[in-house]
Amino acid sequence: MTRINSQDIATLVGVSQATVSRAFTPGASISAKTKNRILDAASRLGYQPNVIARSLSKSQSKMIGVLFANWDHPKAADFLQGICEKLMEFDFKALVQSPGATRQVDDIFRDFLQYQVDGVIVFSASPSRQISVDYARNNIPIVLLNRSAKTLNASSISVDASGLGRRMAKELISRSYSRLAIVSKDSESQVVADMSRSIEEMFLESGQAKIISQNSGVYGYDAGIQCIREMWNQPEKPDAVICTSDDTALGVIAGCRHHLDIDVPHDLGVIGLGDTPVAAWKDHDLTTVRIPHDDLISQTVATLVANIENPWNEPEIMELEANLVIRGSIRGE
Amino acid sequence: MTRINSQDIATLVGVSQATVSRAFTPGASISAKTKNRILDAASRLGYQPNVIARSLSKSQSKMIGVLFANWDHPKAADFLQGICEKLMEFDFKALVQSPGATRQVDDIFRDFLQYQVDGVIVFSASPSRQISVDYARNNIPIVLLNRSAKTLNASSISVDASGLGRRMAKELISRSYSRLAIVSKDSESQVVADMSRSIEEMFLESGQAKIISQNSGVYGYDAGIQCIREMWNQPEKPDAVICTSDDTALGVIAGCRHHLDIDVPHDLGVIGLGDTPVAAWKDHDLTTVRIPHDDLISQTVATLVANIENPWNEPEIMELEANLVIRGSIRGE
DNA sequence: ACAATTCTTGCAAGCGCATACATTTAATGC
DNA sequence: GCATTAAATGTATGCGCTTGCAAGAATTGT
Repeated sequence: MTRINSQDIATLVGVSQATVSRAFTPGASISAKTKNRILDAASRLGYQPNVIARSLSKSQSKMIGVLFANWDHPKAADFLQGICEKLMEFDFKALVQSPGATRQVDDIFRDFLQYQVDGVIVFSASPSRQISVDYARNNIPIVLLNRSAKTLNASSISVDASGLGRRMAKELISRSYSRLAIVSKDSESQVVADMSRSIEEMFLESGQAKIISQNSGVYGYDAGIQCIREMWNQPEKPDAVICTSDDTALGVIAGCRHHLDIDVPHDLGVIGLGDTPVAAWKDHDLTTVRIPHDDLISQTVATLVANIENPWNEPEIMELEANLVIRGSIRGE
Repeated sequence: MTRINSQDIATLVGVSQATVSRAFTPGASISAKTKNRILDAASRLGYQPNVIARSLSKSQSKMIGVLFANWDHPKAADFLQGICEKLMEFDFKALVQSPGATRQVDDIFRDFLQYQVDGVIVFSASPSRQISVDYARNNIPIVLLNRSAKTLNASSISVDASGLGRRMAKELISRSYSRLAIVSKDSESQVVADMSRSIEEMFLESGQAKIISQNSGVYGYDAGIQCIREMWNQPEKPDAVICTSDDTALGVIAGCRHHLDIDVPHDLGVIGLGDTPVAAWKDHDLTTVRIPHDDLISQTVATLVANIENPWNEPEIMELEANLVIRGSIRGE
């Protein structure tokens, strides 16, 4: 039982196969009358053009490889949904892959190449230099989302980590916090690294505040509890903590309240990252960072599409501002 | 600058194009020696077979359409990641689409057909009957995940909602709760409907317990607070609440504690759904339902692959057991 | 009414690969 | 060493569509 194709429609309507093809090609040279006859017959027989064949002859697949490397991200689903829907607006489809035990990042990039994707979006990962040049050679644009890779031949859309760091430092200093701990995951993105660095710079300038520890571990509520306990056993305790995930920050707060009798925000200011819904709950009231997801996504897709349409575009490096949401987990100015 | 193809390799190595093709076809008839020469040349020139062309001639694309309709699901990312990775194991790629303003569920199904997908996985949605028969006619299997559609010509993998309902009812009755409220979203999946129905049946049998209200609204923490307040204004108050999302349940608990001075679990038992990490936090300690995600995903992909390999398989309807996680938000027996 | 122009349509050659079939080469048996 | 069989390769066609080119039909101007 073979699938119905354009030739079938052609013979049925009594035109050539090429004409059928034209009926489905917007802007092709075809009279309204025959076009309608063809479209009628097609819908009657349930015919739809074979996109694979079209891709082959046009050598463009209308597919975008989406390499999604961080499913643990609190907003992972939002990012992916946004990407899919935004791509849809431009009539692209998302071919989603994620690196795992069997397939590394570069393997997936090669897969995408085999599938003749028109472009690739990478969430929280980067291709090797080799891959990057392979893609450049084939004129297939790559956009890194949530990561800035200035050294690669690729566009990147991320948050302005340095600016964010400066703003955090400013708020902390103006609230007379002076001994900061930063709690972040080990294999953390360079976003966090940049942020930490610029906080440190500001602190150095102010002369009074300093970063006393840079604890690394894992994400999560329990990790937060664990973390604050350990810190409270050290001789030099922080009076402010920045956690690179809201969950961890909430864990820290819980640890303070339920286990250690530390007053948040008076004895310890806590800042999270991500502005998850839980953070806003009144019994948590966590100061945190709101990431401009929608803008990140829009820019990512827009950049990609622009680079597809104009292959001679320079890669675009874009950093969007993240918002600091001040709530009750740090004291007033 | 045209892409390099099998013919290029063929002339370079001095063999026919067909032989190059064979070098990349596992199990094809080709000598180890020439195969190596070809593979060498290929990797030297960075050649990789064009999967699009292969799809066309084999009329199978190795792509699975994934129609993802519920990004708000607390475990959305996990589901999608699981699907992608599991598909990868079978050498399939996921073409992910989600219904939105411009594209309805059926439109996406038609898209998938154009892309010659080998099968479709649907998360929290169902195709129309028409689509279902179109697919059946083309021998393209559909598997519904998180939804059971017994009337359609499709497989479905979901949780055993009735069984879950019975277990809940049993636990509630044995703990002498007798006036249950069920808080669920309006457009709720039939999973919830099934669950409610079987609870009701058990309650009727017991003769003493009953469902006093079936409040519908929206998901979320705030909704939960709002909800419990409203219920406490009614003449007949529940002594147990089942929320079809953990967040809502946590809102209810917060409402009880901070606003209404209701003792949980003594005055009111609360049960959530989903077993999100927050639910396990000691200060929440929410009794909830753990969904067997991994099994759902494995079964979904396994079923799909089986149906692809053997097109004459009957659709499979499978219901997996969900686990009730008893914690402190309901009283002891 | 006829030439000049514009629209439609058909024809045919790809796009890059797989594969049935034919042909050549290598391996095997005695 | 020769016949028989198996393995390796080449040839040629098709998968379903797009598109340049040329031929035919319709439109326009004069």
